[in-house]
Amino acid sequence: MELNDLQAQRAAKLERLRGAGVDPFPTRAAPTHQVAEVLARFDEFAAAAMPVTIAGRIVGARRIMGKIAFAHLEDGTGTIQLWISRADLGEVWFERFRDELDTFDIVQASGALRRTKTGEASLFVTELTLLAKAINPPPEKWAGLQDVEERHRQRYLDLIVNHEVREIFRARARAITAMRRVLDARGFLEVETPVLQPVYGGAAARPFTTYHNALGQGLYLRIATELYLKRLIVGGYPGVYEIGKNFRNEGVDRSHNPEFTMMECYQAYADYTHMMLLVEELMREMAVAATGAPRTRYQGQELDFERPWVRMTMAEAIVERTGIDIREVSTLGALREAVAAANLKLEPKPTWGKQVDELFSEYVQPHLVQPTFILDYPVELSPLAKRKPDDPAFTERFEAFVAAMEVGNAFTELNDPFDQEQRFLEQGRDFAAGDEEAHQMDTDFLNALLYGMPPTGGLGMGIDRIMMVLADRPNIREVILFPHMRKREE
RNA sequence: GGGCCUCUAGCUCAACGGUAGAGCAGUUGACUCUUAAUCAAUUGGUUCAGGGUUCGAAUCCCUGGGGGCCCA
Repeated sequence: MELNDLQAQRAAKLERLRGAGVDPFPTRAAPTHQVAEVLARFDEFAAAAMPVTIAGRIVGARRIMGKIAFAHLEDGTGTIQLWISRADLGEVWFERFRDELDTFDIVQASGALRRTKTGEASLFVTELTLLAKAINPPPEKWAGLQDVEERHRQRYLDLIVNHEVREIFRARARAITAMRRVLDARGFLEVETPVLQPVYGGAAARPFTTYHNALGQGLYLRIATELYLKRLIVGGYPGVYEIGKNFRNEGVDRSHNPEFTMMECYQAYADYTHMMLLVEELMREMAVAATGAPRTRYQGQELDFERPWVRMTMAEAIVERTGIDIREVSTLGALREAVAAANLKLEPKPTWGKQVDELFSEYVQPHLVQPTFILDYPVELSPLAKRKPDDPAFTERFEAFVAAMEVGNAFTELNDPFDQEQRFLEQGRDFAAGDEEAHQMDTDFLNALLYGMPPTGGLGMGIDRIMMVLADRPNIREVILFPHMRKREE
């Protein structure tokens, strides 16, 4: 390891401590309390002269003034001031604190609780030991660590110094716990399905590929859990869900990370209208768990997660924003003429369905700030969703939008194996025509459907994007602990 | 994939064609109630990398790399 000057100074201190018989990385710690508890019961403990031992990181500057010194110790539950005097601690450890310990070192401190002259709750230290020497120095005392790249590459440091970042991931955990609580209460069974899949499916995306050496077999990292979860509905579970990582071999931007966390759930004998109710309940409970309230702010706009959400069909939404009725222009040519006649700027797409999707994304989605369901997508865009009984060109599918981001996607699941086979074949033609996101044929999934899958409602929700909204962060990297970063030259 | 911006000490930032600097951190010293402690002194640089222009480049140009924003 090559050490810079500041690291070398700290390493030299470490060696001096070793030379004096002090283990800079002892095996065990023995705190009796956490800082949060000490602070919560400070006056009680102080009155009882309760001996307290805490363990944590020295943060902020050490303030050394001759024969006494001050420092702050932080243990992940809170921060408390240490009052250190030569008289109480003894000459040897007082001088070690002054000469060999640094900000960021991890220590254990014992003593009694008292307030200082200025009233600050403090631990008056009678015993101090080193638990782990920090060789890396802290960033700037007030500005802290600002550089976004360094914050993400060294998330550990980001978490040490930026406590609001710690809170984001606590809120994330609370939201996911709330999600599980809702699903468990409704009788869904939490399951785990393969990440390594011989056939990928369940979404329109390009996969990562890998290889199993012993089997001599190529495999894909899953892009969705859908087709395995539906096999479990065939298997007889009335409801299943999975929360886990999906992997999509696509670009990285502020709302896309190549690996991301998705919840998918499937409920037998339900349809997409049930899934809308479920989304409303899940989002409300997640908002409350993460932020404390069902109304939150995202980038200056208030979002209201109380039901009911706005519902409109995709066709209605597009008419409202563009004047074009996709139910009446049902060929690619007619649609393009209508777009041209309406003077709309739109990138040309190869199929009617993709063109509709483009029109929607460009002219409708940016307006979907308040929680909104968009219903009834074209069948071309929805190879796993059941057709509408009264309009087979469209499917019983909705997407959930919040803050102009898609956060959920749900269908009444296609359970007709013959229709499903035809959809796969159409996808195969699209793939041959150059659509790299087209669905693969999955004969084992078709075999499962041939045993009969009950009418089923299914739902997927993107947890990272939901957390962007709930944590009020416009970049997905701020809500993923270790976001994907390009490898840096060594 | 395209456009724009950006990369300087451990960190936060100056210097914008003419001696690479400040603050914080660090180091040395003083100091028994500080809390952005104070006071005095002080160390620290492959200016992302490589090439070019120039008497002279952190600065201008080119290529490459990392990051950010916008667009696709």
